Amino acid sequence: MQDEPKISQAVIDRLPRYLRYLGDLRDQGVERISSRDLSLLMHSTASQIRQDFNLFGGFGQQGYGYNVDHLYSEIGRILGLDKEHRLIIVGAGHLGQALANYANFEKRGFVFLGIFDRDPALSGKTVADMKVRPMEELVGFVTENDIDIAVLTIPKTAAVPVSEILVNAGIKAIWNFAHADLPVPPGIMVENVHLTDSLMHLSYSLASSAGKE
Amino acid sequence: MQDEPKISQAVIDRLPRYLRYLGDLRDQGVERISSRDLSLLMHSTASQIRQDFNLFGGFGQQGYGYNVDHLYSEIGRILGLDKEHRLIIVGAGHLGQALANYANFEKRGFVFLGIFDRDPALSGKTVADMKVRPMEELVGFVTENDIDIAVLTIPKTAAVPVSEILVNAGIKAIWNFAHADLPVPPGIMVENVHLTDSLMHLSYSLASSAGKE
DNA sequence: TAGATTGTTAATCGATTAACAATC
DNA sequence: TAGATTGTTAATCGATTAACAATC
Repeated sequence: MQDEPKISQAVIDRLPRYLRYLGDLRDQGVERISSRDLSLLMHSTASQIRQDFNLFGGFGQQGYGYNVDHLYSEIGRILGLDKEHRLIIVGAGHLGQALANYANFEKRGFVFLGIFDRDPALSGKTVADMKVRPMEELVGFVTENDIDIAVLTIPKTAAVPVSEILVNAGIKAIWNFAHADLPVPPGIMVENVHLTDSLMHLSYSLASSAGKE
Repeated sequence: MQDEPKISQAVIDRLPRYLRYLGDLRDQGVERISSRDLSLLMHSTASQIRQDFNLFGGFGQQGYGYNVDHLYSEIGRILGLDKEHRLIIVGAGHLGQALANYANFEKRGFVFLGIFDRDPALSGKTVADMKVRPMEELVGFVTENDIDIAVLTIPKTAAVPVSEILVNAGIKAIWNFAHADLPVPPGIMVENVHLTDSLMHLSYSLASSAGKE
């Protein structure tokens, strides 16, 4: 890619939401949309929308607006959805199993190829058509199957050592549901989903709005 | 509470992480910590830490730093963790079941009291010691049991109508795992957990770092 | 062409960082 | 008291919004 200006976190956070609205519009048969109309729909501003899209090169046309189909696929491409991603799940507890069974990821090109657990009692059990494998097979599986993303659904105490094993095995990205910060080397991506933190956010809002009454 | 300056979203997002680090320090028997030492630990800045804490009134002491125990409980209080929160889960699929079974929420005062599903085949099944209830019982259950938070783990198509029912029933906050934006009246809090968006974030990073190589 | 709407520059706003006086 | 470290104000940085010339 060309020497793009650096894209801020805030912009990247908005991309999946753009994609969702554009997908809905496309499904409704809408062919084009102006930044203004999209801003009304998404409760954002036309200015921000144009700024955001222009960071990636400008997909619109003066006097016309944006072609929904084209914009949708461009944003999908920016988000890396044009490529297949190969995942494993580490931790076959309730959450690991729930994620394995969520079919929508597959539709977006995120393919689950294996699920692992340290508990021998789970070994051999089948989750979403995958046999649960023991941790001993982890490194070999990652290298042999060209896995790029590992999903971590294990207790926080195990998270750091397991992440180190994964990084050494050649994983490129970690989707981390464990309640811990993972110290990974530069170039390895970590996306945290801290559910407890998210829930605290709600209770903060409840507490502070109650105080205002 | 007094006329506090308005707290930005960015600050609130950092509070649960402060709480986590302070809890760990407390468990390690650390009694006090300076903003500088905490910043080194958390890879943030001392300045930001002091700014953040001072928004809520300043919990430190010059020349000493912050008392870990005291700071921990103050932040817990700010986050509303000193109160019990009463929750129901709507949608008893894999994700709903996984959340119901996650014991750590309960430790923080988030108590699950009921789980609902529109699928009659699930009715009567037991999830985390709760009988799955039919949607017909939803409104009555919310009012009778003084529920404040509803967890939405249902398909996106059902999310908006169900959220309206919940709001009418008197719910105060929605923890939304459905892939839709919920149009709720002012005063009702929505915290979105859009897992697909989070995963796209990872694939964006993978795609853009691959482009740089 | 005239009207619409983008792409882009400039102005504003807010959040982070730096600095330092207050004070334990 | 002297040293340490906060609380808080000021400076900087970055992100959002406004404005408008370019152009379809």
